[in-house]
Amino acid sequence: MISVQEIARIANVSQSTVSKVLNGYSDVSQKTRDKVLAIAQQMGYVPNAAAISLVKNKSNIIGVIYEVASGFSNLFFSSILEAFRMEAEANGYTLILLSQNTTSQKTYWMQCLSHKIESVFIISTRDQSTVESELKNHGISVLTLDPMKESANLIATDNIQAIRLSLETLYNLGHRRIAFIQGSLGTYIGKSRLMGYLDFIKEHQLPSLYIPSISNDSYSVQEGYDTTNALLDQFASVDAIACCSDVLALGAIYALQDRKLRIPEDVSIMGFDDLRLCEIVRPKLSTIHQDYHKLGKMACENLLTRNASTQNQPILVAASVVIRASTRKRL
Amino acid sequence: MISVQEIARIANVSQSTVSKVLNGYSDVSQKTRDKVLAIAQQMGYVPNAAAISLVKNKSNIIGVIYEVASGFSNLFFSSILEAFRMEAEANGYTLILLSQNTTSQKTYWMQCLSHKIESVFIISTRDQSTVESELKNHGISVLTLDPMKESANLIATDNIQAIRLSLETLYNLGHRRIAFIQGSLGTYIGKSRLMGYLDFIKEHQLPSLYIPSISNDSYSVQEGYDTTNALLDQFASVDAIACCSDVLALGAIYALQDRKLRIPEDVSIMGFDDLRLCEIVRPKLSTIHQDYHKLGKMACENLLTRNASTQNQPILVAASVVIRASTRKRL
DNA sequence: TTGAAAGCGCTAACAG
DNA sequence: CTGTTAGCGCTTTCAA
Repeated sequence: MISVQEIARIANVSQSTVSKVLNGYSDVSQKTRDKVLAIAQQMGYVPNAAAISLVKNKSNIIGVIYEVASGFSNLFFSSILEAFRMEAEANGYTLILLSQNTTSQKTYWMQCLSHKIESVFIISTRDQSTVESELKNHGISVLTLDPMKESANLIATDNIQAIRLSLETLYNLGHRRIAFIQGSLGTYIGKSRLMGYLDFIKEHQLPSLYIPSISNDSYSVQEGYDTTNALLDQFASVDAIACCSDVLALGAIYALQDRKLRIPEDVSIMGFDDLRLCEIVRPKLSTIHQDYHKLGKMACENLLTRNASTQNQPILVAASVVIRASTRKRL
Repeated sequence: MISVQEIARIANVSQSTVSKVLNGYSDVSQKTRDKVLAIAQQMGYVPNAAAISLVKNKSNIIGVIYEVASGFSNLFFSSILEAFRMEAEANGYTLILLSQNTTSQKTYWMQCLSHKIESVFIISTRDQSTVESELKNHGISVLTLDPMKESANLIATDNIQAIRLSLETLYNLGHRRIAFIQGSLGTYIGKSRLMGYLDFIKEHQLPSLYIPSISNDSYSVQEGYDTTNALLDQFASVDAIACCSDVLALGAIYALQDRKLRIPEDVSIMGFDDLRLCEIVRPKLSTIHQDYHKLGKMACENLLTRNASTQNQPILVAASVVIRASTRKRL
């Protein structure tokens, strides 16, 4: 690999001149500039990232924490990561996948300090409780996607708006007895969505068709199935069901099918997430689409302008509705 | 952040002594060692990765190409990446997510040269055709997961063994008229699996129940549905169907259901991939499980011992069978 | 408009 | 066992 020094020697100029050309400084004659650029191009010059990082004390690297979590979420994590990566690249940043093994001694923050990483995007992590604060304590900016608890450093879909969208869709189809299958009530997401439901039915003076004592912590098919049965047992009739996830919705579909209820003729169903799942179930699932691209892009934009020490705002991204075959006008 | 120089000053020793202690060299007295280590520990010393990279001309960074591809495969990519990351960390390596935008000028290989990356793991990429050779031309070792074409630098499930396992399972359940739903015949994976089927039926003198003219290039539900209908139209009776993917198998399930055939009473079905899907369809899908953990781990182990210039062998990982509810003994 | 020189934090001969 | 010295590739004053 060729170095700045080499180019300087060949061009018969000093190292500093080459450096200036390469960095686009203006105080270099056009002639010199052209000569240097030509040589660099021709010799296939590639800057040494380590040398630059060392002298600038800055690496242009963003850390990403992306551990496999359980559940289906991996599907959209990769889309978010993709959008994040594109935005990072557009801003001249490279992504490092942080890794904190129990056997090795390296913690996330050590890797950050070692690589001069100032910002970390937490997509998913097993041990959410301490990671964020540990990083912040070392002066590192953090943004967490869909955290368990509310935080100033979160980025997420605007869950209240999103669930309202789901309910509005059903409402506008003429449904009035709209049941709700909540997610985990121990999480920020789950609580927000429930709040959205409660707000909505209150506003529109609809009956409250949900069972407060249930918390569907794993968002599983079985939970969706059981909750649906409980709803149908407890409430005389149900026009539609709004679910907190597509997987819960699938459980609802199975429960309805087992009771010989037709979807959407008898009951309309709305999912939430817009997983690939929606396209392959029968009937295809109407759902709430989270804007994965925007989530990733905004996460990056925001992280780069964030300051670890100042007060930050959570970032909420609007969702949209996708109508497929599991919903229809009330007869 | 504290530096080696600082520690040296405080400990009243030279920089090189500190360096030796930190790097575990033996030619340092226990006393000095203890003193230095204590200070480093207490002052929270973290080595500067850039400085080390610069002086050693080696970064201990592995590149990963992980772009969102279409299809369901994203589901297990993250598991493989996870295993890969753990193994990398155990060997003292960090992962960089390579990114090659059309707008920016930075190519994959430039990023590698810049960061002194010697090895790249290609999990998924949009433009598979040129990436591998471009990297290799720059002296970078490459390993590609499930490439489109056969190559010395591939890592994949042993597809022939895997599909044989699927067929053996059905055979041992007493099925003899075993149909096959192939995948894309334009890819290495698709061709291997078909070969596995042809070998097996020849060996066991079974009828060939597959339609050579079909290539299911997108591994979609619809393709599975259509192929199943074609099979049932063309062949008098079918005991079982071995599919090249879980999604194709789902299409087969729908087709059978629409023809009022029961699964597994009338027809047994084997999927391939062991996606989460298998657990949530009705009936739950028996399938071939790819060893994602081993794929990721071996990819890393192997990549680190690979040499870009020498001849390398493809890596094939054995699959296993998972029995759920879509298969049963022939009556 | 150009160049000389210093130095980022670290390692690696080599000499003592 | 310990220290001196040079230098990795680059940027950045500062002087010319």
